Amino acid sequence: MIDPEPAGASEAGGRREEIVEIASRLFAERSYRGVGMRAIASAVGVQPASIYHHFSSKADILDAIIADVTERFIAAHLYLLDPKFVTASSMRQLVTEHVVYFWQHRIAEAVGLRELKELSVARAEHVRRSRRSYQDAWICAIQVGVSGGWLPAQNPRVAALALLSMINGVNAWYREDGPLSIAEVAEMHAEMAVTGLLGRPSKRHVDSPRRG
Amino acid sequence: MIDPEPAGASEAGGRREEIVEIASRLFAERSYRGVGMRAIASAVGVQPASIYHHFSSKADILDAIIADVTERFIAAHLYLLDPKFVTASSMRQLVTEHVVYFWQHRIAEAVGLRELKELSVARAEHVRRSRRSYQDAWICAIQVGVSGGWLPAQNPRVAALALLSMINGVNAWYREDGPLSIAEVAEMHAEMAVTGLLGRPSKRHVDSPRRG
DNA sequence: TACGCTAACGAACGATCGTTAGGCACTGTC
DNA sequence: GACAGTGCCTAACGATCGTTCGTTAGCGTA
Repeated sequence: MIDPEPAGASEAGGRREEIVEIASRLFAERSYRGVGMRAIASAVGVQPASIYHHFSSKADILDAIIADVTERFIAAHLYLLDPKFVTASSMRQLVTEHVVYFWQHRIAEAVGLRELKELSVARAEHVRRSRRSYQDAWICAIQVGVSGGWLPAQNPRVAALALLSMINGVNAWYREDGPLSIAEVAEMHAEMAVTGLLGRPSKRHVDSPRRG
Repeated sequence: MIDPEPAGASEAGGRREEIVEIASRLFAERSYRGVGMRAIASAVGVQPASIYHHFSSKADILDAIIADVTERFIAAHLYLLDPKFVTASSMRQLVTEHVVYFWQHRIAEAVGLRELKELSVARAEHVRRSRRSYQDAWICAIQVGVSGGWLPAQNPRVAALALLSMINGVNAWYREDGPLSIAEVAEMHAEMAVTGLLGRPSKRHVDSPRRG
């Protein structure tokens, strides 16, 4: 209640968004179970009971955090993998936008990744289904590329999952105070993914040192 | 070393190992904070108080789980990245063994990744330092390859971290009942990593669709 | 027989958990 | 000026948390 905002108003809408934002930061730092309602309340500057005027339960806050951060990106970008139109260029573009988007939403993404099991079963399943459709779209798109002869990937499924691991992993190590902007890192990953990871003829067993 | 027992005796060595094994499974499934001492005790078939004869605290169990699963692998394999002797072959071998080892120890690895912050500060720092040395060894090795002309990676640091994300991500999607053995997946990743991801001349911006 | 050790027990400790009940101050509407 | 709604409060609920207590049964050794 610092500023009921006649004009300017740094926080739009109010408490609910504030709680979501603060709780997501706390959950990302100390995990969902590691943060109590009292901790959230005191970080917001409010009594624990007051939170229940905005959310019906603690899990409801988690719902609001995870809600559609991931799904929104997927829904908005699946078209780039459409089997009928997918190209190396559209793949590169998707990788780039994926990396940038996931970094921009890194807090919610981290919570969504780590605390998926704490979500209500229905919503967790919904998120999982959404991710699965994204995965499948990648696999299918790579398969198209292989069939079309312009992607020499050896195993489309393994390649897709490796690619997704690679670009989802950026958030785990990237730091903004380093020498590279996230956009640069994103473009490097697009290059590594499409030209390198997927775009290499699979001359197998040339000199690979078989393990005993 | 599975069974030093003279006869019968279904459990080798004893309770301590049994508790570690059961607790790590529970922690991996429901998280460290999501599993109480009572749940561990009842899974072991013992009263909660009895666990304190084997461990001084709950965090002590976590210590025993994470202990040196990761570090043992790193310490045993760093030689493969020795700047003086590293080759594409040794890199391929390391990727393969990394994937297989991490899958075989997937439960402890999952707990170690997810619950690192729950560890005592000293031990957490030790684990982090160990991982960091592995990372740095990869970066350095790739740099050697680039200088030597046999690895055309664009940015050694980014490439190394992308590579590690890729191979660390396998555990998140691989399932044993699929069509591929973990060894096959491991070798595919070795191929993708060394031949594809790292081994591609960096013709940049050929036709990449710059984002607005 | 007496001692010490290990491994386990049932019961309880204080703290913290998510949540709820009931009330107070303010706001805009009729 | 009465009324409903909103936002927040204090206080407390029952449950569960990690942990500690005192005790005991069994075993090997002096």
